[in-house]
Amino acid sequence: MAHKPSIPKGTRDFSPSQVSKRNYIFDIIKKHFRTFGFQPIETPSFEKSETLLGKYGEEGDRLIFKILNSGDFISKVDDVTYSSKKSNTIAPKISEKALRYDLTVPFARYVVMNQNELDFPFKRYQIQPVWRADRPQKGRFREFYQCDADVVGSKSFIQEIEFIQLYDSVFTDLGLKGVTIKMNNRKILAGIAEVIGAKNLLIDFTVALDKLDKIGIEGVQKEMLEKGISAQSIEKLTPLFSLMGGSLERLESLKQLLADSEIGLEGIKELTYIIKGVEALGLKSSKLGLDITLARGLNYYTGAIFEVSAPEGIAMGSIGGGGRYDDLTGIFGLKDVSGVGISFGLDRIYLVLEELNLFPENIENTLDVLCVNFGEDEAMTALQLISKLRESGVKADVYPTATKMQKQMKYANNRKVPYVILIGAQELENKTFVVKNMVNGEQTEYAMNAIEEFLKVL
RNA sequence: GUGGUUGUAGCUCAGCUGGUUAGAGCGCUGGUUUGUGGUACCAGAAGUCGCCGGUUCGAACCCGGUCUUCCACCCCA
Repeated sequence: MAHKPSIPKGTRDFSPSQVSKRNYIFDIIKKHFRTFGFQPIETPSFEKSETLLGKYGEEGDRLIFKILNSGDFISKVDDVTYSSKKSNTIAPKISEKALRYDLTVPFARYVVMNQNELDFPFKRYQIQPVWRADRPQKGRFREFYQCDADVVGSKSFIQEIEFIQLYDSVFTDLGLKGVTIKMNNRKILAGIAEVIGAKNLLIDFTVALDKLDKIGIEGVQKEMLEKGISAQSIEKLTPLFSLMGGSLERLESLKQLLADSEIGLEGIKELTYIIKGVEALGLKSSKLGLDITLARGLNYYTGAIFEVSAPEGIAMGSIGGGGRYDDLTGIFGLKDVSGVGISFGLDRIYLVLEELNLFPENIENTLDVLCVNFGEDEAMTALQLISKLRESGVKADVYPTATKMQKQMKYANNRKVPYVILIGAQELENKTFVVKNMVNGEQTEYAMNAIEEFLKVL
């Protein structure tokens, strides 16, 4: 072997302990998806390029992994295109498929393709990896899992309320207390843009506003100026930064600022309804907050938008997000289907749970019982015992070779096995087995025909 | 995509302005202990110093390239 093997940038191998911890999170998320009435679907890892390209903005397109065509694909490119040396022109000729970038767009495609079979409102959840050709950072990978739940075919804001409860249920169950669910509404952002006269610069406007807590008011104003929003417009924005009070109070104040914007007022009405609903039902451990500056990148959101941030003091980007999109299926030819959904960022939740030491202790316990091997006859007897334990659902194993006891005990210790069974010559003769509790070192002898006694201890 | 950062034993890291046989802790192997792990003591193995090239009498150390890591942009889970 000339070089040590390695894996591509931004990808990871997962050890047994890491997989156990990841599954712990997956299982909890799935459990709550199901109890909220969502059904699972899966879609292919790769889609036709046309399905994905142009759905995430220019920046998104750049981050989509494109798959080279099979066969002698270069020879099929005409000379003019080939010699142009322009990636954007050549790429479509040599690549017709791309790795899925998120789960929402493939879901929209799925809904359109199966519109006649689905019962609307259709609630689905989907837990699969996605790929982005991004530059990796902490909590940012090129291959990572998304855990999505969406509802399509219902304009009711009860859905939004339920998604906030779903977030709360999952994070409470994970023991992650004090997460903040930030909420805003694209209609409010559109309203503000309209009122200040920057309607046609909505995207630049929201992107700049989104950075408020990072670069401050002056930074936001500077960026808006650079993007071509007039100083006059920016001036009109000032009252926005000094809104006071609770969510509902701030919405009330906002009403006056957006009095001339129909769409803005609509957004306020929606958020007021949702916040009142959530307040009436109550949250178990999360906090719901209104954040007028929350924008979120993806262009397809049209109504409420959510973003979940880790509890205070944890340096981690958002651990979940979502929102309502009124016309996602429209791009695939199915009009007037409103959808709303949320996503959990598994990898980041993992990092947060790890940092706060919130994984249950027994999660890495992959073996309950190890039987020491003393030799051929003893091992055969041990195997009979182990088989019975396995039938009762106990994770049990026999050490495969009769090496030194010290080595076998050490192996049990490293694997964090709570019980070691000893069957040596003496036990063989007495038809018994000795169980050693690896935590307190105590040993108990059981009769071979009284396995139930031992099962009670487990 | 832009700018920066990191890479030395299985792991975490030392290694002075380039100087001869590259170190520590943990882990691993063996022993003290031939039916007992987690503690202690003793001994031992293990590294083409990320990779390729250059400068130099001489490179882990300087220079260039490349891959990787992390960070700030961009964007986002």
